Amino acid sequence: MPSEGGARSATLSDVARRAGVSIATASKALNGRDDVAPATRRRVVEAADELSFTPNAMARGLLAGRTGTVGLLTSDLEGRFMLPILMGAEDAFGAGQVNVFLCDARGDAIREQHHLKALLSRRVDGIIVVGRQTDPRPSLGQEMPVPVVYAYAPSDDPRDLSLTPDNYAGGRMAIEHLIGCGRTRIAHITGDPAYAAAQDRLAGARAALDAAGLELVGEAMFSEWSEHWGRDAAAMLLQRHPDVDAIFCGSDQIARGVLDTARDLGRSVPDDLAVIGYDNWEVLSTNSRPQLTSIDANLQQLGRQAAQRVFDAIDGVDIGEGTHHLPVRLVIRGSTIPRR
Amino acid sequence: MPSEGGARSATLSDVARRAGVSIATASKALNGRDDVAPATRRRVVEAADELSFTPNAMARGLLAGRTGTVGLLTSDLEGRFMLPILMGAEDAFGAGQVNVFLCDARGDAIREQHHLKALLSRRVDGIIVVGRQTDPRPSLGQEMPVPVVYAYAPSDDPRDLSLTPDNYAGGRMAIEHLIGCGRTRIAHITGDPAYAAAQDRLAGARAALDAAGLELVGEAMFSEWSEHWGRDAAAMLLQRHPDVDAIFCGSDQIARGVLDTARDLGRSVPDDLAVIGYDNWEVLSTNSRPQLTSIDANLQQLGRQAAQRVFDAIDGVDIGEGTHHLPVRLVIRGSTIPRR
DNA sequence: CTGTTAGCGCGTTCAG
DNA sequence: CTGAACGCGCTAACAG
Repeated sequence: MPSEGGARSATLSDVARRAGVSIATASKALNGRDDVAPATRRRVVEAADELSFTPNAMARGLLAGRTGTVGLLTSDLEGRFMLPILMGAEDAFGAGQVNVFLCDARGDAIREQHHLKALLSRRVDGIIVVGRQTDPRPSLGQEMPVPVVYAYAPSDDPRDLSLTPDNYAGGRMAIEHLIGCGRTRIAHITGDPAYAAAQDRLAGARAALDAAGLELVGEAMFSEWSEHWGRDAAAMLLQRHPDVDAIFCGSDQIARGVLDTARDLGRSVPDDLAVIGYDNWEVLSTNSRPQLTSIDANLQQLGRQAAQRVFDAIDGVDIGEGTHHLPVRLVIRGSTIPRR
Repeated sequence: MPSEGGARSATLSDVARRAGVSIATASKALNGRDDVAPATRRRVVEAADELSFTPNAMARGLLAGRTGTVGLLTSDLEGRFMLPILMGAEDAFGAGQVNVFLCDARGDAIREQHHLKALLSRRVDGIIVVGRQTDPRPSLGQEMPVPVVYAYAPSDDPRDLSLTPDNYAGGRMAIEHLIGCGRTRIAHITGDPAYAAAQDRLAGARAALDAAGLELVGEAMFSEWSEHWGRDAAAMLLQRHPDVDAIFCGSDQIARGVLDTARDLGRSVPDDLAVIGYDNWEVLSTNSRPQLTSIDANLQQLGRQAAQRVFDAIDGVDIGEGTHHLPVRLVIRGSTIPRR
């Protein structure tokens, strides 16, 4: 019978009895209140140790009105963007005294409602809602008994607080980098046009091109966020516009495909053709030849900030509202800058 | 002040007062006990609805002695293997009435101890410990007040129950498939030799080769689990042993590198050279040219099973002990079988 | 300094 | 059928 060795956890009254004091005294002794004799405290602490006493957080929470837990409501754990956010949040909370309830709704609204109910019944002190895309998602409503922060996917209600990466700035940043590298004939291969991410990045890219008096070479190419599409699109592009000198890709996966085709067609990267990806998914971006310059959305930081906001809200601080677009950053590697 | 609209959650006594009954009656009405008049029940349910009453799970748990929560203690969320396991477990639990506390120890023993304490103080009904490698990890000990199941990384104490993928069988399966494809000159490129996974897979491979009266071409090549190493190793291998007709790779990343080099050197896959990966990481395995045959460890299922074991243990069922090696499966794609 | 008392929100006896 | 009373484990007021 594995993992059943220990008896049921000791209670405070067990400790008190063993130390020969009252329950209240034991409580004070263990919680570091200063109105208890040193000798008594030692006895109590010893007894607690011997029984490996662990205070019951539920009983404590019942009194305090706070549970020291928050809910992390994700719509789809599978998504690559979920994990860093989740890590950031878990990290920020774990450092304090709060624990995280993880709920995966699997993209199903019913299940989400179910999980939400469960979280509320567990009296979480706050909730972070993490969506899988940057498209706005339905708000949980304004009648929540606890603070809610939306991460990655913003809420569609501006009265909610949402934290989402700044894809527009990312698109701009990518183009500005390419221009800074002396490129002027820039094309764009990206994913599903139904994604706000695709549109926002493109808009940012257009803005940067405009500002430099340039235009995209050909139309922006939309399809899916895959390496295969990157390969096919690049082949089409390079045939129709052999004179492009840079390609801004909507994802690292697409960029990997583009690199592949460039190699097949004998185009040298970055000298002859610069390629920039998006997401900075290191498994892909650091293992390509050459390594991939990319835009990093700082997702872990986003998760951390979401956690911090929830913290603040719990402490009664006004955390504001609206959708905040968090800064992204450029990670430069060999696909845009020749290594010396 | 977003997400603060609702007042504090209603309590059962609020509901009772509004319905004009006693707390006890309200409780019975809401919990479907049959000793309450239909009319009364309706009044109570209505009142509960209007106040959007949600029972306090803590108070309930205090009485029941069970919390309906389990702890998921991971050593490193970043790991690719964590996520499917976590999903499987969350899935299995989410279907029932239990919620999951997620704790990431970041590979730090101190932090793990800290989180463990937190979980126990929250009186989780059970714990799943998920490690990032298949090498045995230190046991949490036999004195746990709740059942513990180890997933992926087995415990080093045979009295614990551990669920881990069968890497030996995976290695065997890979080789048997290659032999089944008519290959006889098989080489092995894998990752860090310090990983049990690398050793176990190799052992399984050797067993399968033995059984067929074959030997590995050259020595097994160890280094890191990266695409770069796959490329470099393949180049060395193909130069030294141009006659190899198949390569068993210790990971899909390595296999991607191998495919890359094969293409550079004009070796056609799978006709001239069959390549098989490991992990079935779909982003990599389905986006290569040709797509990658691989071994899938069924991690999501592993997570689900771990959850099921914890469930059983909570219900008092004896879940056994020892390290169980769960079956893996072969996923055949174009890198070993020519598409017709 | 220590012990007694009173709840936190709920489910469960057991009398009415 | 309904309600009053008790207790889950703990902390915060008070008394002693």
